Amino acid sequence: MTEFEQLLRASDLRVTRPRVAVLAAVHEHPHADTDSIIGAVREKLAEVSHQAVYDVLRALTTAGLIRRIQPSGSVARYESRVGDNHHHVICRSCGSIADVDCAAGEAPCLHASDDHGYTIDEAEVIYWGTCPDCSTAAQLTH
Amino acid sequence: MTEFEQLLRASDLRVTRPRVAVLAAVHEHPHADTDSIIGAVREKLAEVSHQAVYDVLRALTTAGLIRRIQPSGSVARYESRVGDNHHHVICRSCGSIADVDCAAGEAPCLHASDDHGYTIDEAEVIYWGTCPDCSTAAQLTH
DNA sequence: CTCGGATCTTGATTCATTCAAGAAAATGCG
DNA sequence: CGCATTTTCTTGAATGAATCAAGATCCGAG
Repeated sequence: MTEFEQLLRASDLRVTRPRVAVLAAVHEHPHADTDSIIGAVREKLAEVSHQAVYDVLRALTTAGLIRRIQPSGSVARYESRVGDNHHHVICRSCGSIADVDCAAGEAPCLHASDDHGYTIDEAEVIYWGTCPDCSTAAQLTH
Repeated sequence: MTEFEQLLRASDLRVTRPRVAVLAAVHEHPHADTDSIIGAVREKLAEVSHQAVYDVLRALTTAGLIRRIQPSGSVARYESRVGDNHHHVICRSCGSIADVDCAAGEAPCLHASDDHGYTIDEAEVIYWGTCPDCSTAAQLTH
């Protein structure tokens, strides 16, 4: 509780119950989509509007307290691991997401072979594949 | 013309005028979104339904003739460069996209530090930053 | 040329997300 | 502590990319 309040205050964000609840929900459900977060928030704090959750998610993302990811074909998802330059593996079959530490360390990961004059501040990597469960399921079917 | 027909036939796809037109449009407008593609297609072939374009884009993507990319906060975009394992730089300010060859070559690019048991078949990299034009514009403002 | 199945047209629908206006709540100050 | 100011939340509607559905049309094998 107090931990989340401190995070909010440190970012100059007003501390409100919806914000604390959303922040807690994102911490407890990594990679959850907005709808799941709304559900999780309402378990602790009934009657929070979906609009409030959208607003809070945007505010927290802008402040850098959470990160928004949106893989192709998916709705927006959020996670609380920020600032550690990690990436994601996503299962093409079931959509499950797992964290992957950056193999290249920090700086090299930002290096593009030819940046076309762009000033690059982040490299986002998504590994696409099949998760263990879906691999097993596929083999059983054959 | 014939080139696109051949591509379609090689993938066991029926050759129709909407398909040839969409394939040409994607080749001529890299990173275009669906709406732009619909516009480009209709310049050559008036009265093509948007539904047809959606269907064709999906068929071409499934066949591997084009690639679909969908950066966070953007609608789906398509490009004709496939199979060469290249990546993208995207401007946070104006949304412009440029191609970047994979710095790591081919195989290493697919290597994750810990794959969590996932079978990885593709590594998608998006470099986020500011394009030359927007960088210049920002300096002039200061 | 003809048939069957794939593809396209037309029109409606879904659903994540955003917009808008007013009510409620949080912070700073007296 | 209590008020004023500003932000944040609620309610309700709107947007827009993408999908669904049913029937017409077209492609290509035989």
